[in-house]
Amino acid sequence: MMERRNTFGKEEHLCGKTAIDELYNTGDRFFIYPFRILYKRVPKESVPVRCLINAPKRKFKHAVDRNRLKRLMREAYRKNKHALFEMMEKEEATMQVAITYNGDTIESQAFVEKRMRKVLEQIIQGKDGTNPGQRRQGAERS
RNA sequence: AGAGUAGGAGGGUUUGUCGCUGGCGGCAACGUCAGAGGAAAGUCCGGGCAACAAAGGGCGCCGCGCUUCCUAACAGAAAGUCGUCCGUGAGGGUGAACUAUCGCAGAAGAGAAUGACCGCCCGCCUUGUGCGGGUAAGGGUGAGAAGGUGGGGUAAGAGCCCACCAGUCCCCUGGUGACAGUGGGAGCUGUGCGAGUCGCGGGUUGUAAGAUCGAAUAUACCGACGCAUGUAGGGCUGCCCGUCCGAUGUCGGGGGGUAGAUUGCUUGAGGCUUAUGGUGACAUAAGUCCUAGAUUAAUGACAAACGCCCGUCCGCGGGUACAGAACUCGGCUUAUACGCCUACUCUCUUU
RNA sequence: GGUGAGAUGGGUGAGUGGCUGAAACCACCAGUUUGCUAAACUGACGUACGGGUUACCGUACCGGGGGUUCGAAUCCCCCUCUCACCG
Repeated sequence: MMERRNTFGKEEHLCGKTAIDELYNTGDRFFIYPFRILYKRVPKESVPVRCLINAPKRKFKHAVDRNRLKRLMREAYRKNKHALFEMMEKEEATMQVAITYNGDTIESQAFVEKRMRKVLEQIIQGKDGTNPGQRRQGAERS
């Protein structure tokens, strides 16, 4: 397999009001501090994964802080996304993901990146079907 | 030297790796150029621009209100005037059209504007906690009490008269003007707020305005085919005849228009330099420059070095603000580590 | 991005510049009633600082800071926070 570049261009951003509403209403969700994650499988599109990254105004009042958080998260995502990409290319489908920063303080780049790796692993495991029963129970509880 | 006042300009630089948005070139891979602020913020004012509304004028409503001046405009800026408060001072805060007419001023107080409670003076008698009248100098109340002080005058008093002082009005002088003056004249003189009057300005809503294109699904309307003796059903009628319309299906056309896309969208009352005019805000002329344009929303992450500031055991350690464009300009307000420049003030020391 | 509304005791919430520290309702506390409770009735009831032996008295506080006024919860300016509307 050829060497991959750690890009995160506009094609890979999730946008459009209807798509986002659909994801927030019907997607599966879980929490890994400091993130809240929603994800959903849809029929194949031009890219294997489309992602939305978000920081809430309720918790961070200043636009500077929100911008910084989103940049940290984008950086962590683009460096660690390849495992998920390979999986979705094999499955011939597209994954929509939304990641919201849910912490109360701004964490360091190293910490955010470590946690982002864990998030992506969790998504891959959940979709692999190795332990779907456990995951479904969790979804029903919430 | 220390403390301070006013104004002004800044508020990092370089390298490497991995990325983001836009322009240009390229079939593509990719290359190359550009990429946050003085407040981008609050949304407190004023414009441009756009849509809608609208004959013209008056009244009403809202905003502004010392003077001159600047500006596209403003509740902004510049230069001044007068009052008041703060500061030893350099300075700073705050206020200001007019008052003919009308209203209000709680509690306290006799009285808040046709003023008499105590007091003072006069008169009368029934001689006393009496009645009538005069009086705003004194007492007390209040934020404010019929301009203030002194003298004359008087029964006691009072701008009743005079001198000085404060204000108002008229004249003179100076100033474009607000206004000023050891100027001349007139006894003209309560305070605050509001209504009112005068002058100037204001149509409403905001780029999520608005314009163009436009899937999928449903479908107004039109045509063809199919069904049908033009059917079910409906209109004209009390009923029948007659006559007119005609659902449901398939295909095609088609308008409005949703998701979405494009546009509005960055060259503008633009910046910089010089000259001229002006105390100044600013204006005029010449030259020169093009400098973000996203839309679930780019301008970043990591590492290293250099600056700058603070501390220092001279090895080094710590700090490097406030804050992120969203149609766009002119202001105001608020936040801001840190030093820098100019003018000025006060205190101390030395000469 | 734009437009608008609001903040008053523990909660809800009135309040024309003047006897409003502040109405009213709920909660809390005490009492009456009851075998015990509930309901009902009666009363009391903010916080801080200072003074006083107790009873109590004084001053300040209506989101925060300035201003206007003799006097501000109320009028004006600035800041903080909360909520709503516009595709």
